[in-house]
Amino acid sequence: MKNTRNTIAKSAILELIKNSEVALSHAEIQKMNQELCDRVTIYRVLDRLVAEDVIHKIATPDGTIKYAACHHHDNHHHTHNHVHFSCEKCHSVTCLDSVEPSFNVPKNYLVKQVNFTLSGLCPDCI
Amino acid sequence: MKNTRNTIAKSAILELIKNSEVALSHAEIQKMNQELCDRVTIYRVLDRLVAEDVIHKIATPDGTIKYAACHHHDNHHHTHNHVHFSCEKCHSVTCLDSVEPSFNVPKNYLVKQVNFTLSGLCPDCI
DNA sequence: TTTTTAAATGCAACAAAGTTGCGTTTTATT
DNA sequence: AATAAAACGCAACTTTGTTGCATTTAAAAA
Ligand SMILES: [Mn+2]
Ligand SMILES: [Mn+2]
Ligand SMILES: [Zn+2]
Ligand SMILES: [Zn+2]
Repeated sequence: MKNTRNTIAKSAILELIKNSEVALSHAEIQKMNQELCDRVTIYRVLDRLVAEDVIHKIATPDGTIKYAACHHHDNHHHTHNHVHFSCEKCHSVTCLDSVEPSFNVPKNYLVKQVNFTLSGLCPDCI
Repeated sequence: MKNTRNTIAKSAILELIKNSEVALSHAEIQKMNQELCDRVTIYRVLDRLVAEDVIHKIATPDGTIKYAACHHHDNHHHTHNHVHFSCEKCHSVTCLDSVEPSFNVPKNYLVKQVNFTLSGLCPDCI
């Protein structure tokens, strides 16, 4: 992988994501960031953090992309095959690391990743 | 529900979606349609077809929204809780109606819909 | 069939989201 | 301290999605 550097913007954005209970979108990060760095830099930092496997992308049912910190259970390879919950009302997106769905892998398809999202009402909105 | 009408644009767009093996995005429909109707009309027709429960939306892992025809198994209520497959290479999105995942619904959450997407390589790209 | 009414459309204008190129700044190695 | 390239800001651009409004059109009513 290409050499990456630690910058103020990168650290700040990663902290925002790590400290957040819910996954954050680019727009949300931008609002929380305001004067820290340019809009474009946020896009580039997010891409870098994803490439470095420090955060992961979550596509919500309405097509919004959100970002959440990865929880490395062991030191080596980890997957993002856990379930996410997207609240219809407050639009929060949460990782449900404990929920592990089971399914039959269809023949003729090579499954590399799974992206499971439940939607409805979160505990705060129920 | 509000009265809806059958128009040339609506019929044509629905045919495109019904005849397609894979789910289609707004952009793809627009290209296939070219001179049939305005860009904005496509957005409005898609919204209408979703509201009428004739097609359903699928959010792909990269945030693109695609549309696929609903398969009503019985005459009455039906769900969209089946799995979708998104190909990394050709970006095709397919409904895998037969795959039925099982999982434990987390406490304190009210689950209304599930959106399960597998990604990797489709049979054509394997 | 003709009239009527509201749904649907096209168009223009706008807003939001994401991308690209490039000159400048900054990180981290030498 | 000097160096190299990663990262940045900024401007310009493309793509995607939304809104208002005058006009057209589908379908119900007369
Ligand atoms: Mn997650
Ligand atoms: Mn489907
Ligand atoms: Zn909520
Ligand atoms: Zn494919």
